[in-house]
Amino acid sequence: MTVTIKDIAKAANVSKATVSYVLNDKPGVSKKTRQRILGIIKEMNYYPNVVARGLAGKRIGMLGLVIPDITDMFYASIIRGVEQAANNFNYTLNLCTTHADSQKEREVVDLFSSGRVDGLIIMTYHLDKDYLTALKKKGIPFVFIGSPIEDESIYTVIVDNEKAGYRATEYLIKAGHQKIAFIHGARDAWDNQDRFQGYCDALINYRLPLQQELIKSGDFQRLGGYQAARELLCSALKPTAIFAANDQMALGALTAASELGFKVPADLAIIGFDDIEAASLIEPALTTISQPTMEMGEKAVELVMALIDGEKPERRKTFLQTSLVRRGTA
Amino acid sequence: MTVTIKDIAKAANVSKATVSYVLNDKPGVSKKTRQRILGIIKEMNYYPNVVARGLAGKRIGMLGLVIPDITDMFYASIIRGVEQAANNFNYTLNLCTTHADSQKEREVVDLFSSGRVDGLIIMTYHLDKDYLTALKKKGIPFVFIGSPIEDESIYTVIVDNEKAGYRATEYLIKAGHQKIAFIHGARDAWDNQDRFQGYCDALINYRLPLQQELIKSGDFQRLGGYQAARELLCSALKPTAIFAANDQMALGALTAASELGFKVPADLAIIGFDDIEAASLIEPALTTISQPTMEMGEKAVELVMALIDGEKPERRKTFLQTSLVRRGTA
DNA sequence: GTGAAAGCGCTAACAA
DNA sequence: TTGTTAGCGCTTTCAC
Repeated sequence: MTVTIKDIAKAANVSKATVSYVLNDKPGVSKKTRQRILGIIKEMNYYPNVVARGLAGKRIGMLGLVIPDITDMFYASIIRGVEQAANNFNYTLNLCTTHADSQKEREVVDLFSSGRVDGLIIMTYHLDKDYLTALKKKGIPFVFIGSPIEDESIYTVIVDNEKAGYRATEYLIKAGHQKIAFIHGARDAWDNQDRFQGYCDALINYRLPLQQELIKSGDFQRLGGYQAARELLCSALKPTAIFAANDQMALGALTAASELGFKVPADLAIIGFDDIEAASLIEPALTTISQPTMEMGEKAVELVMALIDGEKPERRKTFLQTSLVRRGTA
Repeated sequence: MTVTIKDIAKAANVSKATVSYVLNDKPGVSKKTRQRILGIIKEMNYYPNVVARGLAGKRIGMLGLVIPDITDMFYASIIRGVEQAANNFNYTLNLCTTHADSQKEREVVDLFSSGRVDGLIIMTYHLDKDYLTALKKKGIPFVFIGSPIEDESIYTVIVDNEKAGYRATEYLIKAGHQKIAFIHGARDAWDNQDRFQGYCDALINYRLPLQQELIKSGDFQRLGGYQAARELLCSALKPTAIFAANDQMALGALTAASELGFKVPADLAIIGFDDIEAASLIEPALTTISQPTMEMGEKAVELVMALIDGEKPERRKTFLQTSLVRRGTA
């Protein structure tokens, strides 16, 4: 069948231990023996069984990755970052999607508590306390990405939504806009709130009035953005710029604007958030805030790997910077 | 530390074997003992170590998934199908992206030959013979999704691109179009060729002339589609319909049409292929061919699972049907 | 119906 | 420098 360490040992006339030393680059083996064994390994096409190694040693070389939905481009690009970084550590990924199903989330905790992975990277929106407690009890290292954890003891990689919201708004202000509308996503979503906070701060900082009539809700959906924009553009207080809490809504706003005969960006500037694929496909292409998804993945991996190594990094929250992608709408 | 089967055995005053029987729903344990052990397992919060189980038994409960790029929506949705289906078998996924790097592909084969997974699902474009031979030698069950395997002995889940191309073209013909253009993707890509073949067949079947001037190349890129469409629309033989080998090119064509003042679909019908997210976001929304990504994932999982179970399904190639999504452009 | 013991392939003390 | 040996946590004959 498959060739094992025993076969190599036999073929090389050494013990399994010696082969193991060679495999793991441990000292205590003469250069000659090492070379010889290495040769035999190549020749016999031997690959150590990671499962056995995992049982005997500690590491299994696998990171668990918990995400709500893989078809969400935002998550997909983070995964790409995670994957790349994990590979650098010679790790691979065990993927688990929860589809925002808390039952599933619970299952995942159990699943991963069976020695399958060395560490966990988790992206998820709703995090009940029990989930966290269970996770902590397992003793398996984990890091959250982009989630609003109250618990200060938890390692998190997160984007500074507030700052990004501030910058987007500031950008519009500096372009000369005075009547800047904001379209909310889900009102209670933490990221939406932070973005809104940034918007408010910018207005205040630049001594612009915060007007309720310029603040609408769009629910993070395209249609919501469309409707909110329609209301805005038909109102007495016609804004000259709209900052939507995400790209989908910005896209909706764009449709509304063109239907109502507003030229973008001449009559109306629009700025979104996320930089989804469609943002650059649309005409005119959407100016938006782009999140450093690759970097988020990388940082998260670095963190778990440190935790796996038994380190206890000082900083619990890692804030990453967004960037403003200037395109055609603002 | 963590509780093992030994602890359970001790607590229940039985042997490890008995606990194992209970865990695996094997006969030979009295109802009473079974109940008692089950109780203790719950109570002590015990989860069997899959790694150890993998070593001892055969299954590790993991499927390897090899894909070029997770941020490609097409693959992402297939993954979703795979994930769901795998979960039904109590399996999880070990994700590996190759980024179309054949070096990486080779590594992946090695990686998975180390007992990490029970089976493999592979999506990739370029498949050199060596890769396949190596894979076969490993003896690990594998299934390809949507790849052009010459090797008849290999299990593949694939979409009937030719038929889909035929249907798209037929749809345009039945809508009264006579001058139907085709925009090639990568000329040598198997899926592109199949789609083109379908286009040709439909024209021939409906006794329409196959005109070289109506056949352009777009390289599967948005810009390529744009340029190809411009050429077409500025040519003497102005087509009334365009069938693009993928959505990106169709989107480019759409831009070209609107720039040149063609009303879609009144002056020009456009049909794409893939049904990417942007297809439904654009205005007018793109009529296109949608691939049964979820189903592809499911079928592939069913196949590997059968192979893992030692079955040898008769049919090597599983053809899945596409569907025409009628929207605003044709 | 239940238990003892071997072994899966590897690592890591400890000996030699 | 190399070998011996005892596990890692589980499954699975084979006995009882």
